[in-house]
Amino acid sequence: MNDRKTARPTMDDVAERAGVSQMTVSRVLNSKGYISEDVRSRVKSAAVEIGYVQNRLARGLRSEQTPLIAVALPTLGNAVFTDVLSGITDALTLQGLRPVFGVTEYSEEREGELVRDLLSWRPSGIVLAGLEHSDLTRRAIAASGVRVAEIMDIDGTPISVAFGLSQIAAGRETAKYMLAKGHRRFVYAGSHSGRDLRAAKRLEGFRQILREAGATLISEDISPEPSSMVGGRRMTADILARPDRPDAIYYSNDDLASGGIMHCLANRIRIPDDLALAGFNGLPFLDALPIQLTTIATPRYEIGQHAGQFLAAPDQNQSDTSPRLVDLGFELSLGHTC
Amino acid sequence: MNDRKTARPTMDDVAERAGVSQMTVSRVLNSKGYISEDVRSRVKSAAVEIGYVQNRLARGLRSEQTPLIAVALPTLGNAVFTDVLSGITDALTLQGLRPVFGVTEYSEEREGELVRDLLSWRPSGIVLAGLEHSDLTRRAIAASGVRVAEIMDIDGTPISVAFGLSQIAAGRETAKYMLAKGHRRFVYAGSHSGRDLRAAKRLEGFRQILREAGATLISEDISPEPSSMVGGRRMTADILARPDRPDAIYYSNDDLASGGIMHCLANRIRIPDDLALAGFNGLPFLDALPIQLTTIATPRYEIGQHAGQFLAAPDQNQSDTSPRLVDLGFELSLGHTC
DNA sequence: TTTGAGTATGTTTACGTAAACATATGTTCG
DNA sequence: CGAACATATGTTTACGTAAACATACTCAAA
Repeated sequence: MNDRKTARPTMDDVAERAGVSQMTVSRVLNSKGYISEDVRSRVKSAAVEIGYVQNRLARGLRSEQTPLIAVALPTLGNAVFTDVLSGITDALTLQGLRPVFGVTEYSEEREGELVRDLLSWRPSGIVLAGLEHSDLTRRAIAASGVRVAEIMDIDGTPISVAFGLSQIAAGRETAKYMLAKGHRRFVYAGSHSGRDLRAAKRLEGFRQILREAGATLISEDISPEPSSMVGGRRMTADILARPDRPDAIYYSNDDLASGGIMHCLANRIRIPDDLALAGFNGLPFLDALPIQLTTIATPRYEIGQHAGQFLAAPDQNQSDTSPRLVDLGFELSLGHTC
Repeated sequence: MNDRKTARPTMDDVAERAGVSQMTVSRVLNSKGYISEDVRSRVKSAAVEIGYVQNRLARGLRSEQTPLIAVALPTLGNAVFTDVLSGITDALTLQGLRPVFGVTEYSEEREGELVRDLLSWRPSGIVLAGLEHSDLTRRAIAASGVRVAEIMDIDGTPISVAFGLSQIAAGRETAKYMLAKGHRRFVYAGSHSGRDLRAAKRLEGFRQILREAGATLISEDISPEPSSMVGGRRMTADILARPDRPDAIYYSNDDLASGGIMHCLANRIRIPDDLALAGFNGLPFLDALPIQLTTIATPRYEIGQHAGQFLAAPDQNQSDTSPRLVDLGFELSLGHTC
């Protein structure tokens, strides 16, 4: 037997208690229209007394808008995206918005399903990672009319506005620096079966510069697993065990690269004389390494923050529909591994 | 002029196209009740053709339940909670649920506001960090009738079910080990102005054992800032600069402790002979340190996962309302710093 | 003194969905 | 062969809110 007949209190209950109409309660709680001071206080205390909690489902349904921002990220297992999510969350919170999120696991198909699901909450905006999306995703978003912010990558054409950095340029920059340091024979070490399209773009830029310089990219090793320090260590061991040994390895990120450092330290391989290493991201844990890794520092939190601010901002100029790329830059972080 | 007269398609639109009633569309899309194969396929293709996306606000309003789980965490700036969130998300996703979350910044008051706000989405469950909550928070949750999972801490009485580990026991265990290693004069280094109640409990357990052993806790240093490696390094420098030097420091977490290691390495302070250090959490980045930190490894992802699974599970035995503590344990991770 | 604007409230309705309650056509079984 | 039941669909209604549209009363300007 359901002994809890008393459903959760509604505006009608508050109204009754305060001796006003439901609409007046709505006005008080949303600070909309004219309300006398007397009524306002009566309503407010009535609401507190009976423990009224507004029903955002009803509100969203009626007003046809919600304070939600959908966020679709590849994974939460990577500090990169938790940093981004943190930036988004902080920016949204300041404006009274809330993120609803899900993970795509680096799959375009899953992204599509996720986006459809997230859109069913009728969010007022959506954040996507990268610039590559399936046609279905694009159509669903266009049909929904939500504002879109794409993040991380700016090498391509955004749906609306993209906040990030040029991954290709980052790859180029790394290659240039390593070449300048005299390294000539390279191996690339990646992960995630290469599904990380940003990493692929960095590799593309890296290759470009090597080609121009006539340097050798001996091989591109791509592990099917997600990136990790142990994975990087194992990959490095494998690479160095092969006959055609490189004098430098370009890793798709810091996790793999730091694993490489561990391998070298454990095997008395001199860095950078015997082997040079470079990573990507500039994660804070690198400070813990006995050798400072040469890497690219990226503004992850800021990217999230900008995306959040953009989506939170009032719909100022609807006319400005032209796609826009916002370059938040990166910085080559000189370490002692090249 | 608003040229987009065509609102987002509803079930009525799908129904019209498929030549059935709106209710039949609802039945097809939710696989509820009897539907002929012919109608089913007609409805499904009609839905796809016009790009129908269900409105979860309306659905939630009418059915009085949502596939949402509210999550209130202290911060996203700490890997501990992103690990937890990752576990929660994975567990929920498997059951078709979605997290909506917000951060409390370690403030009971903010937690209260956040909980009220999250409850306005009428989630079917809520995850809270720790066992300490304001009366307002407790009342709001009780009134809403949502299921609750508390996480991280099991030293106390949960509202319903708590998943975590005994923070007091973790502090004790650390103290015992350090004492066994011959250290006698301790300093505690904490952060966040001590607002992290789990850290406070660890300290409590730590103190207990020292007292029993007659060892000295010279001081408890608590920084107002969030914990970080640089912060830990600075705190360590300060502690060692004072006349009354300890031979061991117990840090509230790994971030601070690894900063301590950095300070020692940079200043040729021998570990553990000149100074012993212990942390808490067992974060993966510790593997990057040149010296393995002695710490407590915690099952963060698993804690999130369990909480998610619990809240996602069908409401099996409502009768079982008795508070329950689920100890997911911890492990003393022996390093070379004690 | 009428008029119009500002102030303060109430009434009706619609948002899109699913629960509850019909209705109708087989099928099966006593 | 009619009652009982499974199958397949439709109609009405309510979820809680806010937009749209009243309705009054006050006060200052015309």
